[in-house]
Amino acid sequence: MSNLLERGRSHTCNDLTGADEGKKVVLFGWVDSRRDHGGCVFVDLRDRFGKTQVVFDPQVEQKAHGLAGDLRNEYCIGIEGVVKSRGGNKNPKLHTGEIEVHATALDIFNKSEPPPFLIQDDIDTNEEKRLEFRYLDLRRPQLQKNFIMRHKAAQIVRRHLDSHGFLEIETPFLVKYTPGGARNFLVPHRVYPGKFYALAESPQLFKQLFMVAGFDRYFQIVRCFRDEDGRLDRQPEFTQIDIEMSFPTQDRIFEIVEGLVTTVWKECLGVEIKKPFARMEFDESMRRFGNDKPDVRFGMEHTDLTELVKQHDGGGVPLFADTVKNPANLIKALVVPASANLSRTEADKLEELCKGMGSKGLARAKLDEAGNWTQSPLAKTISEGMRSAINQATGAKPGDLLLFQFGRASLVHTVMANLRLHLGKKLGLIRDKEWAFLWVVNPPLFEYDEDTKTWAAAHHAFTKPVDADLQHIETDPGKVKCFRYDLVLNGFEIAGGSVRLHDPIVQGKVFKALGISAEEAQQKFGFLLQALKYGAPPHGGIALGFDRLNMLLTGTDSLRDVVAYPKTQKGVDLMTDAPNEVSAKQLEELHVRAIIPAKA
RNA sequence: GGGGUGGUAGUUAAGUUGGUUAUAACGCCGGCCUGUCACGCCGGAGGCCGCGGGUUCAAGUCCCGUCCACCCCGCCA
Repeated sequence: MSNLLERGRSHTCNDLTGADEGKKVVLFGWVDSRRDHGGCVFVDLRDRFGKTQVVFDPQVEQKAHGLAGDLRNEYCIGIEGVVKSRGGNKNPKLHTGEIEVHATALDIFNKSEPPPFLIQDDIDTNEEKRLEFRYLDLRRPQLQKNFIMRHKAAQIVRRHLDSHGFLEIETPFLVKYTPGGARNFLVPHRVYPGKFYALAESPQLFKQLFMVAGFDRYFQIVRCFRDEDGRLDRQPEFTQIDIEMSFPTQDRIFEIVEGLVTTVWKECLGVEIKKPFARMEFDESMRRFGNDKPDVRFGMEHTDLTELVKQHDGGGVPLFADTVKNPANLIKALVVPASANLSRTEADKLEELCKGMGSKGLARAKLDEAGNWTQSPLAKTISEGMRSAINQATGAKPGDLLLFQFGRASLVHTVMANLRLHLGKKLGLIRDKEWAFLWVVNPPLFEYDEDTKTWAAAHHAFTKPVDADLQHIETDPGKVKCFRYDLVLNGFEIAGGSVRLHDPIVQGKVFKALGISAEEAQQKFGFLLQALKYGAPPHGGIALGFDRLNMLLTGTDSLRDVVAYPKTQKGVDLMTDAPNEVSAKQLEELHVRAIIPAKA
């Protein structure tokens, strides 16, 4: 060993250019590839900054060349050498391609077993292996780029919010369990038998109390915990940019967030996003797209046929006639253009997709040259009047295929929203270079729960209702809209928030509509209700999903590519094997007994 | 909890209507090679075909169950 570690590196593997010719340098890194010519040995040395070609030439240094023969991929080494121009033999693929380093010394810091997969981008490796050897996966340049970008975004967020007067203050993770919302992870307490903390699913109530405290503007880049099943864009622990401000209007909050997001996009990607962002009413989003996070980068919108079918008194289609008898039901259609040229088999596959989401099937009708319906059981009985009315309402043209869903509104929306997305991707309709930011605003304050036959808070119980709708709160709660908003980007919900209720009288009405008694409210949210009595300022805020933001920013198609140590869909960490069993003694200390369900 | 897709060498994949010794590429090991840059050439090793049952003369292939991963529904105020 020539003690290179003590001397320290002089440059990173992305630094050296023709201007450095003749310099004696020390580089540290990993062997990215080795090309042994028996005489010269070439090594591409990699660190997180880039790569540099190192040449071991026996005529330059016999000893180093001898050692270099033992090098293998992913050995961690240090080299000392002299920078030489490559003259006409440059490597345009490398930033350091003008030069190479002729090694005069080599230290092997650590050997490496052959890695289970190649440390290269664009290598398709199975997800399980990647997660098991996460530290090797993270060594790949693309993932390193993602986390460098994530770091940069976090710094921009801090700087931007700081410059707008927001204070970064931390809130507890170990909190009181409050009902409603996501399932919580629970933490048993050693000192208090039978009592538990919950891991915070968000700092929601604490940030509101900051406003009562007079901090005026707060933010935090904060971890949140929710015990729910995973998705492409959902992890059990995830990071929010949490924001709350006093004396807001909805527009003021939007301005802050738009400023923040456009700054991030500009500084991270060099992309100029137009402000203000587009806005859409929640109801309109549901009607046109079937969900509250529409990807508006393509058309293929839904047509709601419920009223039309009612007007035609079922139009000779018994299934439709039955559907519209129930006011909670819906009939929707979308048009697959003739150009898609969907085969019978492909349409059958779509039907299977629908069934997988709980739908009974997928009614279809193809338009012939005259606009008549073919290849459809609906065609046999439908009245000519309703058929042409549907053709007109949907804009369907000869050769187009109509797809229908009918039944319970929530199911129809879900199925049709996913069907639209599926077709959009499959048919290549999505304009994938576009950044489609969209505010979805004014959803209903309450949602009717079909199972329990009660009204529930659609967001949380502390969202401010639209003043003009307050008159309906007792008679028709479903009509009451509220100051809640989601920011949607390319079909992903990247932020959600609301203007809060700070008026105890209106708060009482909301609780009443939710069927929550004063005692119950006191027991569950007492500390917040109490706080609101001490001159709580009008306040409101928002939380941005920092992981999702990064997923879109880096153009990756999974949250796992921007979370350093992600968990599987079922919440397992394949690298550490968490969660794991603990000893009987530990359980006893926590006053907890494990009940393992018997396997059939 | 439900639907779908996948699981074959270290990795990525191929494997026909069930039929001899399960292929290939990369990686790995050995040898050769002084200008490669995903070096090249020659040779070699490497397999519980996820796991368990079943059908069959015969199963990677067919059937049933089960586990794991991914995508979706439910769930995510």
